[in-house]
Amino acid sequence: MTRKRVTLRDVAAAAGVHASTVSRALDPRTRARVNAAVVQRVVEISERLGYRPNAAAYSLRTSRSRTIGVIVPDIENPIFPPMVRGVERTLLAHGYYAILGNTDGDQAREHMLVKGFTARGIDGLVLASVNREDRVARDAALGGTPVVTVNRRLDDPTVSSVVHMEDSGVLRALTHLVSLGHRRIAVIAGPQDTSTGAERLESFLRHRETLGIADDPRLIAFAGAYSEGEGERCLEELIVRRAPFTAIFCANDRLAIGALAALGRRNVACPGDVSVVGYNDMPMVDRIHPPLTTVRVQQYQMGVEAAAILLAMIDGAGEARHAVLPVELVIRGSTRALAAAEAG
Amino acid sequence: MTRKRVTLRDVAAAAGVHASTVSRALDPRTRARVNAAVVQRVVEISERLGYRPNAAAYSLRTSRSRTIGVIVPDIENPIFPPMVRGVERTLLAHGYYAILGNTDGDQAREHMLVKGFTARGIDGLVLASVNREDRVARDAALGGTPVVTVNRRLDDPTVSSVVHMEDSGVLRALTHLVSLGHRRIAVIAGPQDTSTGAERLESFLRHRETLGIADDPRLIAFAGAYSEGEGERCLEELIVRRAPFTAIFCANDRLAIGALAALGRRNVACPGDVSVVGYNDMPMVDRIHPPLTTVRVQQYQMGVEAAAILLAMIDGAGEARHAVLPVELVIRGSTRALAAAEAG
DNA sequence: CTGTTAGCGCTTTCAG
DNA sequence: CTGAAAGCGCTAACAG
Repeated sequence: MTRKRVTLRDVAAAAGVHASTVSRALDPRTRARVNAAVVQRVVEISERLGYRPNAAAYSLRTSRSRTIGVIVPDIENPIFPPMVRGVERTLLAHGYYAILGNTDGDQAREHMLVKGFTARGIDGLVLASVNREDRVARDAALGGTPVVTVNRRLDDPTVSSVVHMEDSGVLRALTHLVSLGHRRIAVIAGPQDTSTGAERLESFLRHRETLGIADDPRLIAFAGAYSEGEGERCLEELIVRRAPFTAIFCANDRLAIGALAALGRRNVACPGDVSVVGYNDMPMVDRIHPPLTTVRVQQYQMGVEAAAILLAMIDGAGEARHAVLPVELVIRGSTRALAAAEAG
Repeated sequence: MTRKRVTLRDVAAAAGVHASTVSRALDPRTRARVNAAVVQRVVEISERLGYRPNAAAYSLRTSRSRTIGVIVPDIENPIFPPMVRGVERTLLAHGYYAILGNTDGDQAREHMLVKGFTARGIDGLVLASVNREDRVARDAALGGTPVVTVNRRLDDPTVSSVVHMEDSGVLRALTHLVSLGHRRIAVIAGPQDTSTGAERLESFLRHRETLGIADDPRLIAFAGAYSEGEGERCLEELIVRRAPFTAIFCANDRLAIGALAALGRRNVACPGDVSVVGYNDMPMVDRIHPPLTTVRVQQYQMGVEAAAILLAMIDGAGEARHAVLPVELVIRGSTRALAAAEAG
């Protein structure tokens, strides 16, 4: 039952040629150098015998594994599966496979994973949601492993990345709120050691004056993590400060969901009393109550681009590359126009 | 910069011993056979040199890769990430890595993936959501690859599986509805070529009489897939048939979400006019409107168990093993008691 | 165009 | 307890 694996040698013997000829005949890159008739016979026989090249031998010999490591903080966080899917599909189309790791946002764990992956000779690394100064990512890149970060980027432009046009997203969200009459807009900012957290806040601050948004430090709360729990906590913090606001701009959807939950608990109606905007348009936020107005990013496409960049780097494109994808605003039920009387 | 990888030989040379001694000293299983002092020196030097064993060489030599393939229909379907996470974490604790593939429910794709994974010498396979007769799974298992299916199982008990107590889940859901006064309960059944679809329907039919639920074939609709779209379609089908019902039992949450959407479009209130029960308790269904009453399954734990079974099989536990996990009912806002006047 | 040779880095007999 | 030797299956020079 456990029929022995058929090797190159077996095919060679059956075809009456040498193993190296079989190797050449089966590799599209070297096939041209072999007699066409031989190629045909070899291909046929290898198929009949059910020959499957041994990846370990290939890898040992060439020190390429056709495997790339994909590291996310937590695949259970709904923003990652589409990205992973984009990576996986693109990779597969090129004969590469994805090996997956979760860090739980822990750098030590990330370090271990990268070490483990490197030991098994991965050809490259896709790192989702690194921090702005991510030693692990930097070291891997410095060590010669092709690396591309996705969703966020390092401050160091040496490492390839795929991210979104943060400024454009923030501007759209704010313009929307302002057009609805909101001026006292609170912000739940993301962790400032992440590129997204820092850039989104920076954009808010930059556009605040231009758009006529109230400049009040009491309206800015800082989340320590992109979690529902932090969203709730920040909302409480904003309320305790007693600076009135009619809308909240959240640095991501999970913070927004937390804020919504806390609002509900305090019997503050959304969008009746306060409008809420999220960021990411992660799955299901169109089905929650109220359906969330948010900035849509291209999770899947990010994965596709990341894989493409990685593949190019593996094929020797030395330079780091950076892709920046456009975003769009998705208006749903969590934002509404201020009645004239309410306008402040 | 691209410092050459340090090999066993390098460590051996530095330690003044033979490579095979280093190999023995570094392997916990054979370490006992080496002089303690030598072990210590070797370990120390290998650490100082930053020695990382070459996985390809190990794999070529032993034909074990410490890698297992995890195949899901679509990682973007929210029920899979927790399961994948459970597998990954358990595997990692044992020095194994997970390589991920998506099939989109396509058997041909599944076949390709399994072939690809097998070629790279995976030590085992976790297959999520196979059909009852899944050739690919059967063939892989027959071919000697340790296989465990998760979430669903084959009709063939030869292949290990981790599933839930379907009958218990269905009974809880129905008992809940009946206790609320519902007797005319419609069913949106899952695909019957899946174990979950078939078993949940079978349980419904079995308990229907005992519980005093109306026996009316017009109240059963069959979904062709576990998708929101099919949920919507089935709901329309049920309505068109003009057989009244006060509650709907859906074979999974996505069908329920679709049903909810279709209900909303027709201005039928849930739970006001009709109660809805889902199945799985997938992430976010507690935040939708109305929060979904559903049967909670242990996605994460399934992954953990699957990995454990697989590891045991790899270590030579010949027999197939089957784990069946308990479920619980989570009552939320989508179900409510029938007023006495409404009771049919 | 094809065969020969060597060796990737590791584990595992087999001697000693 | 340790060294020597062989070889897993493959590719990449190098001859011919």
